[in-house]
Amino acid sequence: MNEYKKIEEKWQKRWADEHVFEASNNSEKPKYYVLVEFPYPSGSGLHVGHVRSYSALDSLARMKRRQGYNVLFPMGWDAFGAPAEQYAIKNHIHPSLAVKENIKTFKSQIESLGISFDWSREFSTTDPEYYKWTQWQFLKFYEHGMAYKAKKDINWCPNCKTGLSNEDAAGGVCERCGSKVVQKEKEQWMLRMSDYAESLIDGLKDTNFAEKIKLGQINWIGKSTGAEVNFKIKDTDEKIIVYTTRCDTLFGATFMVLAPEHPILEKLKDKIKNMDEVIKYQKYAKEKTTFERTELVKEKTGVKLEGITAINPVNNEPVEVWIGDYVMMGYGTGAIMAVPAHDERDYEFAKKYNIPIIQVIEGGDIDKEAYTGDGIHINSGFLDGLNKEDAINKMIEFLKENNLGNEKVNYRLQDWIFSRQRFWGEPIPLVYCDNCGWVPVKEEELPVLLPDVAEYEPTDDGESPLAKITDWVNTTCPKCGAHARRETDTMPNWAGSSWYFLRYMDAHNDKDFASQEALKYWGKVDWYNGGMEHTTRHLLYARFWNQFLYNIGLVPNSEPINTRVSHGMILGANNEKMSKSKGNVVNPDDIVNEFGADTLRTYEMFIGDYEKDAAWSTDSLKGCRRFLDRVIRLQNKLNDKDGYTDEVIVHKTIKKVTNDILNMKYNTAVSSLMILTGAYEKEESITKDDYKVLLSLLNPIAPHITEELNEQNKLGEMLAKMPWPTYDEEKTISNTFEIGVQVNGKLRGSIITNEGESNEEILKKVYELDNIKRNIEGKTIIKEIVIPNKIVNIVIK
RNA sequence: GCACGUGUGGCGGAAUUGGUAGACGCACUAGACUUAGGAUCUAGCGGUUAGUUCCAUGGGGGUUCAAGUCCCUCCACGUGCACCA
Repeated sequence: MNEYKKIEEKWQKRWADEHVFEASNNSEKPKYYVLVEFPYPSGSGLHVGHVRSYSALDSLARMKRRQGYNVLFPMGWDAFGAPAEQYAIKNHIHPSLAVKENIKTFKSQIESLGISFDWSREFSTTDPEYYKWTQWQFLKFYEHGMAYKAKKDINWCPNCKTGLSNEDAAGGVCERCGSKVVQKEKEQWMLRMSDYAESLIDGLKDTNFAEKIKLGQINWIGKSTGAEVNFKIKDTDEKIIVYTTRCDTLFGATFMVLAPEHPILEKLKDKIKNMDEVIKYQKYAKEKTTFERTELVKEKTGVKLEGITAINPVNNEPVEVWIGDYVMMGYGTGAIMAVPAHDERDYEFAKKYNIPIIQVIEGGDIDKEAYTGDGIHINSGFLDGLNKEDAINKMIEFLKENNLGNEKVNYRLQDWIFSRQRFWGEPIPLVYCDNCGWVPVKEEELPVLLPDVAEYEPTDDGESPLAKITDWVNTTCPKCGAHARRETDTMPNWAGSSWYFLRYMDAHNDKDFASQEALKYWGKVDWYNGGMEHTTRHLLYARFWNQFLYNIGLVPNSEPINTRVSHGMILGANNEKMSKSKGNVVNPDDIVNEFGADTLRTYEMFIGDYEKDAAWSTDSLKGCRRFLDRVIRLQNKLNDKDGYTDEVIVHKTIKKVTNDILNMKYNTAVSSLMILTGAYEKEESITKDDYKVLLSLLNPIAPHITEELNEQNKLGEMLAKMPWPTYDEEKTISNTFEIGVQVNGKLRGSIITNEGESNEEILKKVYELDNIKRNIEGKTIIKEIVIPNKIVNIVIK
């Protein structure tokens, strides 16, 4: 065991024994809530990527504590989900056992890094004491009509045998196993997340997320403003409602396209002459996965509904009606008006099936392609002569007045499919009674525990493994006492992580998910770090969940998080994502054992821009170890003097490190400490104050070795409890400057100037430089630019 | 296709927001100390030149006394969303 490791274990124990990092729920100090995403404790153990974000936020938490804040910096485990279940299936043991083991490993790994987590608030989403409240909150959704069961064509993973949310099936493949997702009709519990679309956009203004994170949220919600237009079907009472963002082109609508599964087809089936063909096409479309349907390269297909004609509401012209799989039932109304002259997709379709194309906006060459730009409207009756924006407004007025349609906002965000056909998740706490229908489990009966069995295989018919456990399924109705059956679906992995940050505020409360006092005291998460891959979905789910709790009066803020940051990945030395198969995985344990946790932490802070990916380099890591060794050696040159040997560099460094930690510029914080160390090395000897301030500033990054050096040299109390150094702005500025001297913008020399020196004095020095004399010889000086403390530029001709 | 990012030495990356480009570290070279060094110290380290000479921040153009930084344009790479009507 290396010397570093011994020291590290000593201090880890000391901090724990003295409860140094435990936050208080009633403190006079201002609060500060620092949060890192809790990990999924996988079997492969901690990744060096975890170390990066934990170290980074640890340095923030440690600094904030020393600046006088009551800091909450908790850690827990997001442990429901497929991997633990897969492991359980294979080995016929309960997933909770595997989870327990993995948590143990993860925790000891994190502890060996000396991260200042408040372990007194630790929990796992799989603890019954925790998921009781996840279930309780689900019942709140249910009580408020926000949870409902619906038969839906859902994304189905035939390999995992489970339903997936749209989010989990992005790209048409199962996020977990990569299998092709197919459509399957199933009853699913849904949360009315789409009701919150507008408020999820709106709430972003109350956050301090990075612009690109806000944008990710906005794009995912996918708001679009347009209009719904009613098209009557000739010789029937039926109408088809379409959604369009370009109602100004209505005069150019020559056909309509319905999604193949559009419900109106059923109503019109007697009138459709080619129903055989239609049914055949519907089958064809259904067999395809969403992914194949949305493949861009694919040629458009469709079937004309023979015998059906719609009427264009603005000019009463007949309009052909088609079905085509390029129209999705899940967006808008599942029907579009097609304007081939001004929409690329409609253009392609019209060309293929020889449907008339009418240009209604000037511009482009519609013999070749659709024109989608702005322009003057033509062939458009009362819109003629208007541009796009005016035409849209006028058309909406017209539609409203004539009862033909309305303005309409649409969102891509859909309701959250909340059912999973899995064993290892929170059971949905409802029972079905033949008399009473769905009935919530009584609050005092929560949590609905997962049964203790040994078979976890999902069934082929799409039921949860829980369905086979009849002892568990059979129960009595909480309302009427008759025989009833438990819901066997469980919640998605995202459920437990949607509110865990609230639980940390009052982690062991058995009366409530957290007391109102605790929720009020801690308020929002001040600083939340996580991976870029979670910035859209997890954040959206958590915000939705919290907004709902806010609306029913259970939490004090509608937005739960103030600042959100995300770290870049640590890649393998070959610049590729670390993976076992590529053999480029670095195990943090090995690094801690060989070089020490402080070295690893310092290196990962120094590795580069925190938000960007960075490749691992053991050579650079060694450089950081060398740096710490140099800091250790400095203790041999302490003298008996007081104060700082060089005030300017010390105050500058305090300022730099303080601001850099706040601004996530950890790499330059480390670099400025290296510079300070280098400056000390050049001195004959340094004072204890010099040394102490270096250790003090380095402490949030390399906490163990700095504590040890501080103690051994009797510099003062434990650094973790020592107030953070402050700087004096005036003392950060030196009173002499070496500034560059340019001639016509080209550097020709440099001079030393003093603070407050006049331009005349400066220029006098400039013209004494040989190289300046040489360069201006025989030329006319046009201008002399003197920027004090920065630069001099002589313009000549 | 749309949106957002990013392009700086051999490498990771700095640059007080328009003011001496390459901080800091790695790698490398030479030297010192040494039985030895993969320890430590000292010096050097973008290219080029006789030269503090000239050229250099993806390419081209522009604004300015001054551009890595601002504007226009093109190129390359990355990420997200994707037939969104």
